[in-house]
Amino acid sequence: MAKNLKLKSARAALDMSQEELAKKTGVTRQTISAVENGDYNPTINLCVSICRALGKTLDDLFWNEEETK
Amino acid sequence: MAKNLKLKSARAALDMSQEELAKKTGVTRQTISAVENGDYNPTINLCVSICRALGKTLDDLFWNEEETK
DNA sequence: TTACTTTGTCAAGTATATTTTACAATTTTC
DNA sequence: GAAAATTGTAAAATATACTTGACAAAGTAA
Repeated sequence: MAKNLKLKSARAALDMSQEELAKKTGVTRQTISAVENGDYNPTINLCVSICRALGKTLDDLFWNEEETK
Repeated sequence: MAKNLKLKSARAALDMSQEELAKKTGVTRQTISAVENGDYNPTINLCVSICRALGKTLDDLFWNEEETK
């Protein structure tokens, strides 16, 4: 799976560490790291929590228009 | 968790059965049923597959503006 | 009615998301 | 340069997404 650079840069834009985001979303820092690095396939609830913590929507962070497959 | 009526009606609008959608998304009919009924928390990859099969985006089917929490 | 399709649900199993603990590498700050 | 904070990663354990097989309830059509 590909890295999620949109997430990584949205977090950077708020000057928030992985650990801060992890606390706000109720998961572990390692989980946030794994999501950013595309190491796995998070649940929709986690994705929604991340979006709310960063002031973004699902389409902003987890939707890729190109990959039409 | 709440039922996903947006998904249910998007599927109905295409006159597609749960089984058809299941085949297109590569999961079981029971899984589609569970997602529609809010019985659990699907992965983002499954949500994206469902959106592509129905010609919708994540925000269309899996984002609720109200629940600001 | 009878046959057929669609949907809800349940129990038991498998696959994998997420946690915990831990350590090393890198970056930032002093 | 050293100290502190941030990040990548890995192994083992736990929680839960998803499958398989099956049955009943409801809807649609003959």
